[in-house]
Amino acid sequence: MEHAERVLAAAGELFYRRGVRAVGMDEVRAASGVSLKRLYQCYPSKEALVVAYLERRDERWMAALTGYVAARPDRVQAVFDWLERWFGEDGFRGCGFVNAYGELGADSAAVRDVVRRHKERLRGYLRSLAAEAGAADPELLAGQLLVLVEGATVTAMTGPPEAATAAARAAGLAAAALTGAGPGRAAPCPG
Amino acid sequence: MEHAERVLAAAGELFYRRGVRAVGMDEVRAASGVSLKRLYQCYPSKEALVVAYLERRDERWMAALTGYVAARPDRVQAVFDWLERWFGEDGFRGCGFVNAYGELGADSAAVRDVVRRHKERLRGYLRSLAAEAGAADPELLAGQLLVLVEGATVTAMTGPPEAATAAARAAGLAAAALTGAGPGRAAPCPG
DNA sequence: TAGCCTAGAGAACGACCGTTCTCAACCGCA
DNA sequence: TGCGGTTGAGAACGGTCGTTCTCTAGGCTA
Repeated sequence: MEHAERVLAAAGELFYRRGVRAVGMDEVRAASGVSLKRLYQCYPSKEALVVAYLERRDERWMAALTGYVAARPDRVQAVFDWLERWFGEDGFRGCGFVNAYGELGADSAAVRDVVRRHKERLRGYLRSLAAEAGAADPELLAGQLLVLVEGATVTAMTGPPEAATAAARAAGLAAAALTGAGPGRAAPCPG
Repeated sequence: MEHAERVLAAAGELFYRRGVRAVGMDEVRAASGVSLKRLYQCYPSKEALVVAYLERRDERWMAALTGYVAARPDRVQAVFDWLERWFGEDGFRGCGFVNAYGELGADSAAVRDVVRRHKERLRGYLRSLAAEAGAADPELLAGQLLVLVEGATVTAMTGPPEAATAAARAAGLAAAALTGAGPGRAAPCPG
């Protein structure tokens, strides 16, 4: 529906930039241009809107990542190249799922579940990249890559802008070492 | 002062467990047993109380980490051993600084600054461990260890309990590979 | 034109927020 | 016993929250 999409676009922008609790439904109404009545017809509660926001973000974020990575030869490295670009975008404010979980995870089971689904989806994707790279233990490497992705994102969020690039690169170098060295990078065991 | 400490203890527990915005000043009053008037004498605003909470958390968290690590032979590995213990504690809910930043960082410069100070302190400590371990580039290794610590913490928070242990171990193994293999761990380049 | 349904604008509602104020009870001291 | 100063309990204040309700205007069918 036309209206639901406009609501979701406005809510997504506001929730990500300022946090869920900091944004009221009336602000979503004003930003979307949809009346409050219709807004509640599309999403019967704020929690439902937050869940829809996260589900939409999951789809778009994963699509952007996988789309970028698919076209690159060294796919594990491409993940961290993509992160570096993301960190540099205007309005970058870390992982929307982690932020939502920190705000609401203790209160809302629905939010907790959608965050976990997203993280499991990301882990599964990294597992496929690990297997493709010929890892001896793709499950372990996927877990390590997930830790690197999360850690780089948090570090990029909390630090000053120049730290964001450094975090992505440090994580990329670590990933290269763990996967057995990407092309053009220093091998972990020279000689 | 006696009262300020009781307020801070109650606020710290509540803010960490449920999030800053989810806890009202009246709840802090009730949990601390300090009257609202005195509470505002000790901390003239909620923001001041939040900053004090984070500063106290910085001191205690860093002291717990460094105290544990100092007594161990392999200090880099000890960081991740300590993380694993922390993740298993009752009421573990990720990094209080990251959560506070996600909730308030966009609104409160004071919160943003205290979070950054804490993360810089942690980075500096990891740099000293990296240098002690004989890293070729301690600054880079410190950045990588910071990414691993942050990533393990986020992964432990968002995932189910059993994932927390796995995240700490995966990060520890990654750290061992990056530092050139800790004792008793598999070397990254067998043979 | 008349009647009916829908939808939008925004007022209203009860709850709760951070913060301040009131007021009675209590303190050490004469 | 009387008294100024301090305290604690909690009411009060203005504001905002999520949600619901009212009321009006406008577009359909006849």
